[in-house]
Amino acid sequence: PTAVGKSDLCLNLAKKFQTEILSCDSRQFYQEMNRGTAKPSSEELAEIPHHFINNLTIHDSYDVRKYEEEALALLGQLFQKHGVVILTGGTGLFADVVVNGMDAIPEVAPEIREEIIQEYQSKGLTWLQGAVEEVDPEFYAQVDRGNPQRLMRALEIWRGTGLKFSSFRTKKKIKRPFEVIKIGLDRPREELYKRIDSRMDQMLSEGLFEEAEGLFEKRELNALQTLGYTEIFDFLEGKYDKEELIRLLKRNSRRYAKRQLTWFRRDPLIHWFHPSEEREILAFLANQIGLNPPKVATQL
RNA sequence: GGUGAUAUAGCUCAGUUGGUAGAGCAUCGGACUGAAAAUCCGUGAGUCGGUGGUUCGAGUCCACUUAUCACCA
Repeated sequence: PTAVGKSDLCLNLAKKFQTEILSCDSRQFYQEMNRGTAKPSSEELAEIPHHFINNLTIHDSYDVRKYEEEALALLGQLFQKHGVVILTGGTGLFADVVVNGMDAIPEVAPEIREEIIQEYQSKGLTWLQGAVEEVDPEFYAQVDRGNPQRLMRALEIWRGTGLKFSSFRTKKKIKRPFEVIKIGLDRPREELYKRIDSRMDQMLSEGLFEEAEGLFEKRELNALQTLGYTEIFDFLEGKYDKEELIRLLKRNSRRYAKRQLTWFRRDPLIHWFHPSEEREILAFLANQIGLNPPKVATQL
């Protein structure tokens, strides 16, 4: 989860293994978003090569599939130089796609999605539900019906391909040409929340508010539909006062961490550690990879 | 010391003419296949400050009591 202490640990691991880091954090991609995304510092970035940080502009349109392609291509190169590469970040879906792949679903013209969004906004959720039920009853039976994004996705596939969204969803895992060892980091809830709260204070004192203010005109962009930024945009529109703003920033960050944990907890292959257990993590990794554990451990 | 007010869910409070309790916030759990820091679904909990009384029945009325706050000395 966010603020648990991923960056520090991964930096140390990367040094031990003399390798590079791939980020799978869907907001650290963007060059314009710095204060609110907890990117590694420029010193840290200089120390160890990081990928997928500052690789996009907020004006770029990007999605998981593109990330999958780029990450796999990059991994192909990195594995020629390194035996081990570190992938780290809190965007569960993106990490999952690198590890397990994703069903091949044809690309759909962006105009179709635009059109569906417009239609949904004027006709409402009931219309959307009816439309999906009609074209893809199998998917409709499984989907969370209150979730417009899911419903619109199914509809855009239907309109773009003439085939049911459910017909593409095999959920088969793709075998990658590398092995994956999953490490999960967690802390007692109270401890995590304290870190989240104080990190938000720190972000604000380092200029998050000013950064968001500067991006206000562009707030409709997808990249800026982001925790930490949207709350400030709403404040700037006069929806609440400063005290409430800070309360919401912290609360929503806590909720985000909870959602992340829900996502990761369901993966039985994750080995969980407290971030302070660096020695144990190294020993565990060395053992999994087949190195001599004591040798690695003594280098601490 | 005197007078008055308040005491109900973790917090702020509501509770109509007495029929064993609710709302917001917080919390907690879950979903997730091309928007994912997004989007959505669900949730528990209170010996109504304490004791006694009136009543078929009291958070609601009465007495005493404890705590807090305000004002007056």
